[in-house]
Amino acid sequence: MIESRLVNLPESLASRTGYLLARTARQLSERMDRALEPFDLRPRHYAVLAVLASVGSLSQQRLTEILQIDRTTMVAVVDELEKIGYVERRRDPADRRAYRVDLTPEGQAAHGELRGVVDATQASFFSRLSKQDRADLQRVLRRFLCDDERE
Amino acid sequence: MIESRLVNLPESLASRTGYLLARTARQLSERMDRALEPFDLRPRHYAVLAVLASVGSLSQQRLTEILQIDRTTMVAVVDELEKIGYVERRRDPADRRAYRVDLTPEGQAAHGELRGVVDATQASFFSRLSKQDRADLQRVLRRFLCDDERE
DNA sequence: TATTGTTATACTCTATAACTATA
DNA sequence: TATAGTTATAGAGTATAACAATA
Repeated sequence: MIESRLVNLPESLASRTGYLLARTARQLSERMDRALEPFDLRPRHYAVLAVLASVGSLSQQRLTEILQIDRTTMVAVVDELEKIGYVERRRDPADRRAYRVDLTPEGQAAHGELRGVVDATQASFFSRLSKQDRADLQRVLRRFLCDDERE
Repeated sequence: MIESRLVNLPESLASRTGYLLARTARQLSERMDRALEPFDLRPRHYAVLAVLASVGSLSQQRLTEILQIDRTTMVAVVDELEKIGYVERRRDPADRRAYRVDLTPEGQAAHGELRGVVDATQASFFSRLSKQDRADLQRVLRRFLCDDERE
């Protein structure tokens, strides 16, 4: 499926917040994929860089918990980031089963550039909304995901 | 990956509306999958039933346009709905290349029951939000997807 | 020539199971 | 026994290409 010009969504779907959410998320995902394609990365690679940049070195296990990515998938993501020199694995001296995954200087620089791309893509994607609507969306989603320990 | 108790999302991700959107959509998708599992259906099957119930008989081509599902995927979805007797294909006399896909009486009954399941699942999923927040989310997403003809 | 529906196929994503090394 | 990381593998999901029937 290519793209997404909005065809007259029937009321039975337009009135379902869940359907709107799924559909919006899918459009955004396609946009982000395209925006990161020139860098041969996917959004999940950027997410790992962003977490490491803000939290510091972490085990793969901690990364899977924070990002909700399966550990077998995380192996591949870290492999790919390591191969292009953006992260490095070092054995944790305190627990030699685990790695400490950390950004390299190249990874820090890449994160800075990619952050610009990701932010610009997101801004462009949501630009059709008013400032107030964007703020509402951010507030509601954040409250939904963060003010809560349920399930 | 199993589930999703929210682990202290770093600010660098919590402040990105796009990331929050993607993550929320993924949680909802898992919930909907589980809710429809007892019926051996996926959300896309429900979406087809809902569109047919509200719009009436449509060609597969029109269904793909409305739901943004690839036409090769739509073949399988309609196959499965036809096999369990919820829809039927009839050649369109006005264009014999196309089918008219329509709900059977069994499909109409199933749609009614499934609508209850889907609505209850969605209500439960969003129940942690205030009424106002739910209304804001619905309003913003709908405006985003529907008040617009861009891309 | 273009379009609807179909099949075959390939590619990605993700999850499961089993392994290793450490704890 | 349990956990961190890994590998192999299998199952979905989705996309591409090619085809038949029809326009």
